Amino acid sequence: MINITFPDGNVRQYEEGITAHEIAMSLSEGLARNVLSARVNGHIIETNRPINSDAQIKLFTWRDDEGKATMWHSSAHLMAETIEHFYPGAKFGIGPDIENGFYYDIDFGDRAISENDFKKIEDKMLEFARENQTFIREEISKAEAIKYFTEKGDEYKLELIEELEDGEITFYKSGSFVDLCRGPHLPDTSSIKAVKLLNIAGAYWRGDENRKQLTRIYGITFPKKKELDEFLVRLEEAKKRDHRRIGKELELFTFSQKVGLGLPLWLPKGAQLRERLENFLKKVQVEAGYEPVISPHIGNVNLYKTSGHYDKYGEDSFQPISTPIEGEQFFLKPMNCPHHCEIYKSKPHSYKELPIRYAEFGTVYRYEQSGELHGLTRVRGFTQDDAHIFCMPDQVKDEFKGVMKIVDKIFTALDFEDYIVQISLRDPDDKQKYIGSDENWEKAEKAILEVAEESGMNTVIEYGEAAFYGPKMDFMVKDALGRKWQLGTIQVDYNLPERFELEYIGSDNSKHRPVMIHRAPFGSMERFVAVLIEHTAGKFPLWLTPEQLIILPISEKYEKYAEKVLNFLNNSDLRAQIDNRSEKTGKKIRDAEMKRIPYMLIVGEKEELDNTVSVRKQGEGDKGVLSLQEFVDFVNNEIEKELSK
RNA sequence: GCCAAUGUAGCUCAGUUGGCCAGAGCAGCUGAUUUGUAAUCAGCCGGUCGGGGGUUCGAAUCCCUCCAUUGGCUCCA
Repeated sequence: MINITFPDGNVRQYEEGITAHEIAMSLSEGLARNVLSARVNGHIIETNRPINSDAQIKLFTWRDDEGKATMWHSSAHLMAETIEHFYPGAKFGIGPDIENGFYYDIDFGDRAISENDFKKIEDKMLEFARENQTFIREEISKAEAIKYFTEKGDEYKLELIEELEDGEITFYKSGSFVDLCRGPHLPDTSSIKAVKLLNIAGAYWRGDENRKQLTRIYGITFPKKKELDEFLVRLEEAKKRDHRRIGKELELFTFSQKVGLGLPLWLPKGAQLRERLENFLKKVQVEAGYEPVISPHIGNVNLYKTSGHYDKYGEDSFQPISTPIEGEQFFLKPMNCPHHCEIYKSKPHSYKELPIRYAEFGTVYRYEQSGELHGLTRVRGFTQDDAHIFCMPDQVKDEFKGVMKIVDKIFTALDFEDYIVQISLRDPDDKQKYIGSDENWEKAEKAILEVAEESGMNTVIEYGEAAFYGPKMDFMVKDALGRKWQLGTIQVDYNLPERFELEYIGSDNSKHRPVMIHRAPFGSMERFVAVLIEHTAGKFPLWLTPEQLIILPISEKYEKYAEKVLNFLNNSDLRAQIDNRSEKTGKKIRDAEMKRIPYMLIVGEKEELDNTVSVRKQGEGDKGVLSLQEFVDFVNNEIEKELSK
């Protein structure tokens, strides 16, 4: 007998060799039907693998992320089996489960596949699924594995096998499909009841753009048809929050091919919104001891040679601007830091002045690859809410913490609760990608890790994601479709001060090198506004929204009173307009609702008589009648609450 | 940059296997209507069907090419 410990601490005894499925069965038949995989002593395994010793167990169903992962991983195999059925000779790369479903990278040879082929693949997948194909696990020697895929002619699997140790290789067979795979898998395909292939894309083998591009097919499966339908509805809903769509609807920004790719044009309402965000941050920064500076949009090529950016990005940038003077070249500035370094250098500094914090909403231009452009989130001209802090080495931690506080303040004020703090460090295997000494890198990385540790924040460490001049801490937020975007960023930099030979005079009366911290809490105004739109679906907080209020007179007769209300509101620093079109009230309300104007004030005979307004809140409906002063107090109170979060 | 799909009025979309002057709704304009909590009615304006080339008696529809957009990949100072 063996002892099986459940997550609640309960221990039960079973015969040696019992499976997770049988354990589930001993608890309840329903559970047994739904259990997809299990974690046994830290390893996730199939529900039909025998357990031979005492174990901690947790059973996973569709409700658990682990259960979904098992389902989707098995679904990737099912899709591969189906594709092999329709396209014999197709070669397979990797086919993992992902956050929402799974994909498989496939080399179709000369054959082309398109979304038109999805239907027949989906239908066949369901057909195979209904056959209740079992997943059979087989431990196999490296030699045999190589033999199998050599005969099959799949060089991708062979490459993967090459990197594996003999003795740790397993195959999984389901239906006619055999795959190199670590598992785990579903016991069989019976729980796959709904299938949807989502899209098709090119993906470089092993993520290397110098290698062959395979065809990646994304899909998702569900244990119930109803869940697939709900998923598709959610997807549609998410698309409605797309910032490109709402940006157009609410007239916030636009693009023009004549102006150029990836160069956003801010429309009046968008500009207003952005300016309000900028002012919000400016105020916070003044309180935190930042000083505004302003630098030009271009810089001499020597500036970027000194900073090291020229060597790194010169060829992939907007090309230099020449002048009538032979050999003189300027670059559109791709970042503000070199300029700020020169500002720092404009005079000698004493340790008593540090830290110095230069802030600038600096517009920068980067020649992003055409395929990378994406609405406002990835553009070629954008404005960073940039600042550079020059401080003594022992001030780094405190300054870093100060910046984290600002990021937190902004994210809190705008209800970005769900963000990931990513610490991006150097790729330890490829140090040549980076400039600066090992010693400085180690210092900088250590500083960030310590601050993160002390802050108690949940952080994710990514190796190889650092900037080429230093490690960073990024604040990542997801858009409506779950894509992650980097917003805020804080970067410790020991390299630029070196390159620009920045100095301060210490208390010992000798010269020392300051440390530089780059930081941008929003990241860029463009990207931040984009993500904000997707989070709020265009329903911005009252303090921020371009049009706070709209006055809707019932008919022409009340236009005079509407004017009076407007004056009253304007005098109270509220942004209001009157809709005096000769439309019915229902129509005016509908239009205001769609423009996401937070409050509608309906005025007619009653209101005029009593000096009141009838208040309707966007998305909520009629809120009753208030006097003008009551309403203004109410709204101002709401704004104050928003800003003091 | 790469793979795939898409591109018809300001916006959202119809346009059957190539065949009469390319359609609708919304928006806009004009007029009527004077309206009480999510769409009043009528008329009008608006398109070299992404650009260019080709096949054909005839192309929005078929082919080539360029451009742009979308979804991914790679990249992201």
